[in-house]
Amino acid sequence: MREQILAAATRLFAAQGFDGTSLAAIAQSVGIRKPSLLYHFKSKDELRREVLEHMLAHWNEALPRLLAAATSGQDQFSAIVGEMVTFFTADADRARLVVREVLDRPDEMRELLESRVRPWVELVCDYIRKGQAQGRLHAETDPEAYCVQVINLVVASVATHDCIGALFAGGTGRDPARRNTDEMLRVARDALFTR
Amino acid sequence: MREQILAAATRLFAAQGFDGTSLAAIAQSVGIRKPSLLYHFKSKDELRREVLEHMLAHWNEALPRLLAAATSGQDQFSAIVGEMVTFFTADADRARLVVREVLDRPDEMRELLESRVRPWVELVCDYIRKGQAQGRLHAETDPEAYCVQVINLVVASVATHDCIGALFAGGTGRDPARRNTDEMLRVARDALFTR
DNA sequence: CCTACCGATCGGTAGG
DNA sequence: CCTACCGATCGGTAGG
Repeated sequence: MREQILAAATRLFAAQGFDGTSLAAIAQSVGIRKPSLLYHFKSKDELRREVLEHMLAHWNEALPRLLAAATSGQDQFSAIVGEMVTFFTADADRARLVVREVLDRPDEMRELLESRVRPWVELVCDYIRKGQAQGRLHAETDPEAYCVQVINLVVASVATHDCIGALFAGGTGRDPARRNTDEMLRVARDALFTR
Repeated sequence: MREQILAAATRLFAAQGFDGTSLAAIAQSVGIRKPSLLYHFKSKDELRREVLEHMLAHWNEALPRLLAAATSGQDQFSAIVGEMVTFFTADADRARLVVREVLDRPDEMRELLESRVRPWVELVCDYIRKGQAQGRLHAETDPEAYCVQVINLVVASVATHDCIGALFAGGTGRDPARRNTDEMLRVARDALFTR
């Protein structure tokens, strides 16, 4: 039951925001009453923190694959960005939650990004600097800033997924989401690799 | 007074979200009471729509510059993206509001994007296709999807401005926001132009 | 522009 | 896991 509540809260927080979601709505969507929910989670804010922690646990599961991708033989780039895309597209609520938390609680999110994302960014930056020294990667790339761009791109693409189709011409073409993902990978790649 | 209310509502909606901002808080920040605010705006939702319209009015003011940039002699690219960056960095609340509305009311935002942004995107796409025919721009670029990436990048960079510094190493270097903007322009440029 | 007030809903508690 | 209930706050109205 605790996990059903977590799942429902994740879905509703992602769709409607923390302030836009009442405890009664979460309870109803799992078939119980509000006081029963508060037996499993002491307060609404604790439920929010647990939702975040649950997502970070999945992030920690994905990290080994991410690091393996960063140190493997070749095409590390596609592997790393591919793992990021996989992580967020596997559950678009993850991207929406991150964006909402960044907007609603920037200070709290800064600390989380520093402790859970920045170490991995620095690893990728080391890889980029080595590639630059070898001439494989553009010398003018700012490694940290480049990583921020790619993260922005992946998270924003998934979070705004429902809206981006509005900027494409009539529905005769390929799946807009697929086109968008492909172009995102191309943009990130062409901005990094020399030719 | 009406404009003071609009300004306060814009700031608070951007910072705390629509559901996270009470009418009393908006009224207090301009030194009046809630019923007085409801004399100027019939309902909270009307106030929200007016805040959006106010931002779109500024967008319409910026469009001529954007279109002029798109059809000028050379370096159209830097001019267009520069105008977009100018528009959103001139008031970061614009980017935050757009992101919040996309998350909170995707259907409403789809219509807005179709009517107010897509025509301009199609113009830029025409420019890209001509450049591709001339060999100046990468043939493999998907014009519509590329525009979506650039918009995502600009809006997300400004909206998450307070948090991205957390992913940079210690404060010895240049201004993170400046580094981020420069890299964003470089990424967008290198993904478009042949060399 | 105000005071006074409305019903509804909020997060949370008591007690079983 | 429930019913019953709490004070606080919500958006909005009456009336001046």
